[in-house]
Amino acid sequence: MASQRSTTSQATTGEKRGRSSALEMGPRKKPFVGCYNARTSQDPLVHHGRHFGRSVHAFCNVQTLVTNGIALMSEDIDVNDESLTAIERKEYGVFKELLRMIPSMEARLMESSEEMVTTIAELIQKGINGARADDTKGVKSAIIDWITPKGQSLNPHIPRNVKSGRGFNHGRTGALLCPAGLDWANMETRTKLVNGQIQVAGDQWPIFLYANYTYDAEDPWNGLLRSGLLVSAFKHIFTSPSSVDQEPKATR
DNA sequence: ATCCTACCCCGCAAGAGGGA
DNA sequence: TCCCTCTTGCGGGGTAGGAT
Repeated sequence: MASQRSTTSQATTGEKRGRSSALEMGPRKKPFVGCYNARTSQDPLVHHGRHFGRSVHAFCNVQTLVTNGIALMSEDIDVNDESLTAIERKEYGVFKELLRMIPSMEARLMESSEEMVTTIAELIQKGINGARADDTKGVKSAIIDWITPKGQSLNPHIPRNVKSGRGFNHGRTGALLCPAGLDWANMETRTKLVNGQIQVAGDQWPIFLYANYTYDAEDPWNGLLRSGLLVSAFKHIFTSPSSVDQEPKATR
């Protein structure tokens, strides 16, 4: 099939080769087509996509990932090839992981028409997007239980199915979302976060990511990504919602 | 057989972004 | 400014695995 390596004019991470990056979500082109069975069951690729999105990469553009991956593979380029940039190597590794996860995927891709490859990518993308939507929907409600101190209640009350009133608009969620290094107890800081005078950049970790919600300015890695809240979210998604605070009721 | 739970999909609405 | 496309969030509901 035709390679996107020499045809695209997008210049992002694959600028040197004229490729766009699969790890940044771009607009999709077409609606889904070619479902396995529209009424009763999904193409297994959708199911694989759900797992891929949850366990490998939640926000990639599968169409670009697959197109770039096929191009590299057909040129017999190794995933550690020094001609690739770090981001290209990472992206290629994600592609290889996709091949590893789905039985016969490599052979299927290599013998498929360009149109078929597009369909395959769309089915996987559908699974990724669907799983993410389901997970965020589930966590949105459950997280109220996780952030409510044992034996107490939130004041003011936060409805389980409403997101407005959360964020910096609520004392509890604001304290958890406050960037590490800032003091939520400081009223001036709090006011600036609420009214947007302090813009939180994407590389500023919120305090809820840290173990015991404690940030060590001397050692910013200390306790990062080890909070109980993250463990709850992980269990909610990867084992089952009921496994968060008890023995799982269902064993499916 | 029935129930509980988790998985998954569908249709709709809202919002963002791009092009005319 | 309007229109179109696309993405995301959401509510609702069907399906299936496992326990009872």
